[in-house]
Amino acid sequence: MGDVAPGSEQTGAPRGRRPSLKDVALRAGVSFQTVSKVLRGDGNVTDATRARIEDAARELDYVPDEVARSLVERRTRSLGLVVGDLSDHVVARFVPGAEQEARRHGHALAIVALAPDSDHGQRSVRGLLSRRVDGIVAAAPQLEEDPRLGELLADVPTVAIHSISGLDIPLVGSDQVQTGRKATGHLLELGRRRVGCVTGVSSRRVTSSRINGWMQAHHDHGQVADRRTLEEGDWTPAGGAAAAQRLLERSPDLEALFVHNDLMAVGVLHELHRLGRSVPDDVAVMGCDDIPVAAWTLPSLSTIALPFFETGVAAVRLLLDRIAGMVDVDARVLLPAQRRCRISCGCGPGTSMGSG
Amino acid sequence: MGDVAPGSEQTGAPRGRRPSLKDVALRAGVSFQTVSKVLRGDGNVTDATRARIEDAARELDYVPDEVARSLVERRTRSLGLVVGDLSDHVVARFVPGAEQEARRHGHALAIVALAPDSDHGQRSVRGLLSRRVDGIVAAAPQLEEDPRLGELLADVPTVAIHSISGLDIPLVGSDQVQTGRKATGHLLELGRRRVGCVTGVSSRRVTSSRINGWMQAHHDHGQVADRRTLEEGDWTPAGGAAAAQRLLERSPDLEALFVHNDLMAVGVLHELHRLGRSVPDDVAVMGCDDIPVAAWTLPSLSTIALPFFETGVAAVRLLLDRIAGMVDVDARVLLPAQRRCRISCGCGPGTSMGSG
DNA sequence: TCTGCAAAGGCGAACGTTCGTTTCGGAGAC
DNA sequence: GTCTCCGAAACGAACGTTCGCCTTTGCAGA
Repeated sequence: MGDVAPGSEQTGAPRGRRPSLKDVALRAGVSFQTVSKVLRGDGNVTDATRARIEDAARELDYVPDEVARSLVERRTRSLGLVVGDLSDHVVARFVPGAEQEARRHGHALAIVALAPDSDHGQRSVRGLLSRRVDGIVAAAPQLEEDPRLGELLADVPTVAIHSISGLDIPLVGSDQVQTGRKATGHLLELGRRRVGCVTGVSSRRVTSSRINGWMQAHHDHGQVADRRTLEEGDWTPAGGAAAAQRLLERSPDLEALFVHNDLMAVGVLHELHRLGRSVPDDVAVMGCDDIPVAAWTLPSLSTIALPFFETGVAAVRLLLDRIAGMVDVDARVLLPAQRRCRISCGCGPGTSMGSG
Repeated sequence: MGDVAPGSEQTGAPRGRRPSLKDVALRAGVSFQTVSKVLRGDGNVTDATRARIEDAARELDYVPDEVARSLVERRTRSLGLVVGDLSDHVVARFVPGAEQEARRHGHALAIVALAPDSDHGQRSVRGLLSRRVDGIVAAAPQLEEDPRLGELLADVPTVAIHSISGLDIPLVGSDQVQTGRKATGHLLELGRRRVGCVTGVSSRRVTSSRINGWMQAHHDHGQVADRRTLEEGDWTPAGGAAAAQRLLERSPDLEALFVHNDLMAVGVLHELHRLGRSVPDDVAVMGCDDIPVAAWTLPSLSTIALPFFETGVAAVRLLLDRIAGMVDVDARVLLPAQRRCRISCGCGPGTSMGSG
């Protein structure tokens, strides 16, 4: 235990600091700019020099400093992901796709949630901006409403999975009207007469879109939807159960329910069991999302599977295209949702019947 | 639409570039270093100068460049989160706590998954290192095994929620032996004689720990666990159902099951229903995790609730302390798990009976 | 022997900060 | 009236890169 600087054999292995281009250069006997060239595969150098530089870099375990590089290149190769609530399972299932695609393109993904601060999450977004992210993916329902957040995103490339107040940006997602229409239409085709609906929270656009789909499906079958068979939930099983209870109390003759997400649908199944209504014989149920347990509820839940992962991938891809100036603010990417029939809709033997 | 540079009234509003200290300085009539001082609240300046600088900064909408700051301060105020699989619900529920705590301390959180590349995710970690994150939180079971990944983390402050091959680092988590013991013990206390176990994947430490807890609980009750009533699952409902089927075929007299996570437990409930065994009368079931649907399965699932969110918070807090040099590599943070009784364990009227 | 040219690599500047030191100017002490 | 001291602000250097231009060297051809 003397006071020998650890790890400094030969030239250039620095103490307590990561090796820089200069350290590599010193060891290879060239200027640091030449090292830079070579390491980026760019330079006109002799094979001998190249070899010496590459050896030196390897020996020192040189890793380029992205921070310094970002400063001069004026891009960070990092993207921001602004979410409303990371605990929300829709958001949580969207993240892996976004991360994978960002990584595939050599970009880092900085995730930040909008804190319900005094400033309504402006700090969160400002943090991303000061870090000079190259672009932002927004998945925060708050942004549908709060114009101050929209303003912050005005001068950084942004894409979102929902519209943003006062901002024209590229959007990615699924056609939620079709989602509602597909689910409801399936129930009506099976001959269910009165199809009620447990909705998501009413302020969200996805909710009104799915309600529209529910109404359109009725129209498609020459019926008119009865808005009294509509009951608002809060996306949770408890909210779903409560909504189902209110709904069946008011309209005991309901033969089917379209529930705006699977989590609520689980609560709905629970409540129907409690009320002694058999699923699907008395009441058929269709959910939305296709959560991992959907195939294993009692009875197993028929649902519309939404392409969360693919949406994440598409969002990042669109953002990178947007940054490259290859797409315009009015770009729209719509990903298909798929009906997955199990038991709860009562359409058959419990096999997936596909369809689009 | 002439060729007037947009947004350049008065001095200093730059075109296509964000305003820098120099721009603010120009407008306020001081040197840019003085602006730096003032904006960090640090300087000895007259009120008049301060006011001019603050006005200029506000008018230009100046946002400090974290990249440049990082370069000179040699810290990025950003943390890396290395995960194995973001789709894993354990990981997904851990992220929000980590994000919240990082944000609370003004740090960005860069999330990266370990791709099953040719290089087994070394690229992912290297990317984080080249971005000079101040520290890394690891939540990737792969790291338990792969020594090459451990090496990469050797010279950056790291904490993890599991041990890492060949690396002494601070750890955060819950006592998984106690988890298994608590769940199994509860079933044994209720008089269930033979308590089987559907385990997680056997290579994971959490699995062996919970099996140990299962055995210890038997020992606590003067019994000896029968390893033939142990069956491996894969953390999914399908795997849980299959394991339960195998288990009951081999040992039809099982009166209870301890299942290593709730997701598998959902599959187990499904399978028990299919086999015509009533829960909890014929077979009692305890899960682990407390997923959102646990309270709404049929019957509702008794489980050991793990503090995922708090683990995320604690991990980041510990990492920041570690970076500050305030804790040592042998630091351990153990967070309590809580038993939540519902119907499936058969212990009572279905109210939460707490306990720790 | 000289000219010219290409290849190899050096060099200075810039990116936007922070930090430590220097300069300036005015007020107070002698 | 000169010297000292102190507060206010300017200044220079550094962080680790990239980029474009310049210099040096070596060699072919006249």
